[in-house]
Amino acid sequence: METLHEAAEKLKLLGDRTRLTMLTLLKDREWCVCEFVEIFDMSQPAVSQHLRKLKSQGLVREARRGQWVYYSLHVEDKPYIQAVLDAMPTGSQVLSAMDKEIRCACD
Amino acid sequence: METLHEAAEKLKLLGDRTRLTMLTLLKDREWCVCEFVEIFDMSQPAVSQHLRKLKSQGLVREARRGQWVYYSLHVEDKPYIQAVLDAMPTGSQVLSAMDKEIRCACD
DNA sequence: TTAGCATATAATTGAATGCTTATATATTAA
DNA sequence: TTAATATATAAGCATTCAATTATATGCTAA
Repeated sequence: METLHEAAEKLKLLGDRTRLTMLTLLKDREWCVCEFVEIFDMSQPAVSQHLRKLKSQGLVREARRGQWVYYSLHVEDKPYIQAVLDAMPTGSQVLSAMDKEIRCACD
Repeated sequence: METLHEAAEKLKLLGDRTRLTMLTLLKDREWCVCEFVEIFDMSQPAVSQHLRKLKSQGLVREARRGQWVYYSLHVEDKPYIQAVLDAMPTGSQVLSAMDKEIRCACD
């Protein structure tokens, strides 16, 4: 059983607007780093660092394909994280609210 | 519908070991401030400030009775917070792990 | 009213956090 | 090999945050 301390570490990651948005988008499909860079108004290293934190707590998985790195949600074994994400808006709702163009070569 | 930003604000509160423990204990019953002061290894103002944050996001409710102030959980209208707390250990598990004496005049 | 206890608020401080820019690494293609 | 693109890491900085001590407020009882 996970300790409260460990749970708090994971929840802390959800307590950031950017990371919560990333996880919400990841409900729909995997995303390439370069797509996130286009969507979020922040530098590529900032995006990369958020993803690293999510990976360090096992909330996402990373898969390199060619020069691109794709991240996918990995919360099947974390029911309460799943419950939180289920309660968030859909990925497309979030995306349309952001009103960003995504044009990467990654797809 | 709550925005991702608002949800992140609430989740940030859960992302702290002390506050997550407080909320977990509050699943069982209401607690007096003085009890929390005895349980947690921190000053009374620190406890008070954590409770104020939880109250500011509507996660707990406050009730003064005499010179004591009691806090109770208020998450019936926040299903994903409820889901998180349901996944945490029971209040008595947490309490016995803490191995603290509580002897306040508040009960 | 005064003293004593419980709680809240204010001010301060050190640590953690989220960003930035600069640089390193990895992959692809010429 | 070299250049270009994608991503990660390092270093630095500003802000946030969780604690502390000191003080204010609120209630009870003498």
